[in-house]
Amino acid sequence: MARGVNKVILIGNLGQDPETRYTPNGNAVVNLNLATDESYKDRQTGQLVPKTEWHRIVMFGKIAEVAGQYLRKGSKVYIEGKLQTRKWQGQDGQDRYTTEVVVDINGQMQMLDSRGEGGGASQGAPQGRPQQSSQQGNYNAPAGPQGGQQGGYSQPAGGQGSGSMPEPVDDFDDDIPF
Amino acid sequence: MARGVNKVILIGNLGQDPETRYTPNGNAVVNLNLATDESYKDRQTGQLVPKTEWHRIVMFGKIAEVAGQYLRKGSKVYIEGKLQTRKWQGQDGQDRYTTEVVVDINGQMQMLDSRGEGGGASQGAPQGRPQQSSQQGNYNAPAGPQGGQQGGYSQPAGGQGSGSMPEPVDDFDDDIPF
Amino acid sequence: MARGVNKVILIGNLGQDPETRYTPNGNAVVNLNLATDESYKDRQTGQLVPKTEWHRIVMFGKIAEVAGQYLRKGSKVYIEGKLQTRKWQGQDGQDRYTTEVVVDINGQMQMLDSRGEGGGASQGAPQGRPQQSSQQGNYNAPAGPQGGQQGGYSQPAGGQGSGSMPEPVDDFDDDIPF
Amino acid sequence: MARGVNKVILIGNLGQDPETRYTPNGNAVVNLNLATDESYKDRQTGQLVPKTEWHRIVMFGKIAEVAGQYLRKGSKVYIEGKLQTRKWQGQDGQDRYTTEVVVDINGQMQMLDSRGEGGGASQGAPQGRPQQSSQQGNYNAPAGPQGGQQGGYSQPAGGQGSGSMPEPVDDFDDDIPF
DNA sequence: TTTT
DNA sequence: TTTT
Repeated sequence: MARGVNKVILIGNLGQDPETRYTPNGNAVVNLNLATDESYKDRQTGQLVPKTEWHRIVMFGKIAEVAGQYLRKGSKVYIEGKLQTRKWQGQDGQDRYTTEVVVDINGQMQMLDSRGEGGGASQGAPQGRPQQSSQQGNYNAPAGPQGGQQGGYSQPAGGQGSGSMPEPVDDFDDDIPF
Repeated sequence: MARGVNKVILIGNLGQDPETRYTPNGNAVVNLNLATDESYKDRQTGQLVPKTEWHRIVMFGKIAEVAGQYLRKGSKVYIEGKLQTRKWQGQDGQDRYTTEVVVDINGQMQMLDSRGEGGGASQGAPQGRPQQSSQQGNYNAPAGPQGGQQGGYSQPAGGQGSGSMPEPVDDFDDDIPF
Repeated sequence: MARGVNKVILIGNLGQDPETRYTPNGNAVVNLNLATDESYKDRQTGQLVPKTEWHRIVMFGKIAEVAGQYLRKGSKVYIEGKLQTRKWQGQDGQDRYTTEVVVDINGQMQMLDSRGEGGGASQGAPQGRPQQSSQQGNYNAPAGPQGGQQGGYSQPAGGQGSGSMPEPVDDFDDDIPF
Repeated sequence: MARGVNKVILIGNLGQDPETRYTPNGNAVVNLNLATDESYKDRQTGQLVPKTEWHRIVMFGKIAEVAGQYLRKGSKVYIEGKLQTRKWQGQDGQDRYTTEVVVDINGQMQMLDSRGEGGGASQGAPQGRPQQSSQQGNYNAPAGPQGGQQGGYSQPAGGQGSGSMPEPVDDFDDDIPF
């Protein structure tokens, strides 16, 4: 429940392949860097100056799984989430703050690349859901600047790649009771 | 799941008290008329001309229940939903179309009136959830232009009024699995 | 100036080529039909049922010009506008209402088709800005159900086709005073 | 012009009175801290846990002027802007990043407090547009963590307070050419 | 670091 | 009437 509105809507391209991690209980968490571009006319020169804004995205749940499997460096995507700033400790012991766009069960994601891209490989390792047995080990790594929100994550030890193109993900859109 | 984005965001005031109905299985359905105001400068006269746009809102589920209990004529509200156009038959047998903003489990509502208004009276009858026993009868009334989306609705036979100010409603925000 | 918020955000595909008209003073007005898709799980069968919602879009100004030139049947597009319902008279003399998404100077449009589509021809006639001399004649045609908002429009007598891919359009984004 | 979408929509309350500064050429720049509240059900305890997210807002132009004059600590407001992260140097010489919601000519603001609040006093000094003569001096102060985006700002030396309730601000909504 |  |  929200006493307020906190909504972010972005359309942009991934700067790299997504990074997928897993919570101890096996839930996927995906980090993205998303670029949104804007050009503006320089008042002096009259030139059109390109300007890129980079956004740090964190995805959870089913959306995260789909993003981890199907998005790749360069992918164009629509994202709806909420702003969240978390505090972490720099190596100098001082507080730092990082603002992220959190896409959870209330958020939305739409892949905007055309037909036939799909489960494209990319050079990166395939990212599937890890075996149960891999969900242990380093998930309690110290939370760094990129660190975890809800405890630590385990890196998938392996996993089977994707298959064909997925349905778009908007959690809980299905099985609505009316 | 959505292969596209269909989102409406409104802030406005109710033109009348909400109308609450119930589906055969007891789910609340609320209809609202919402006014959003805009002024523009007349090019001829330079005068600031007010212009009101009226929106037809349909709410379902828990949001509908809260809306029915706490919103009243004049209430200011934030609404997030989706556009939907439905076809109905005019008395002349011709097709008509009505476009509505549907606020369901994926939507959001925020009451924007200040503290302490709450279950304010208004002249209308209090609208609570009807007794089980009342969920029958006329819910198969013919669907008119204002008619139902998913079959017919029953009018609540009675109900106990509201109490104090509710929590805002954003379905499924609670109990998120991370 | 707005005493309220009235915002629509859509991502979908055009059902046909855009229709471009011109106001007496030469401003472009474009009409689009936009489909947004959604699937939902049928409660009975458990089947995934596709559902398409059609939206009537009206664009003005610079955005309209770009849309008229570069969008085609099937194009995927992001649109931000506002809801507006206008009244018109049916042939039976009765009032009818049509709700549209108006994309004007405060709106936004983003073409989401990948690289290299651009000024693609389509089978339709090329749609450029008409000669001054063509901005007369039938612009006072009676406003029908698809009729004009602000007076009538003239159909472009001719025009030169498009060129290469345009910059995206977000009116007034340029030359911002800071 | 934007090759992408970068949009933030917030409804929340000010944590303090707005801070107004002015650019060398006299344009208002306002900083706000805005709280959006959300509650979630704790999985362990089942308790409803309140959670507040703080957002740093920067406003420019006419919107900034209105915000500086009429918003006060506690004011409830709707804001539409874009995400922007700027880099600054910590005292230790290291890079830091601050993410802000920028509300410029493409953004929107709506005051959501009920009627008759208006230019309410608050304990802070009234913040009006400074005299021309005051637009000099320290506007080249070193940019700190709260520092300027486009050069430095001058603090208003004084200014006359507000008057009555203003029209809401949505720049360029007026004088639209149709 | 992405896209056009 | 579009898309996947």
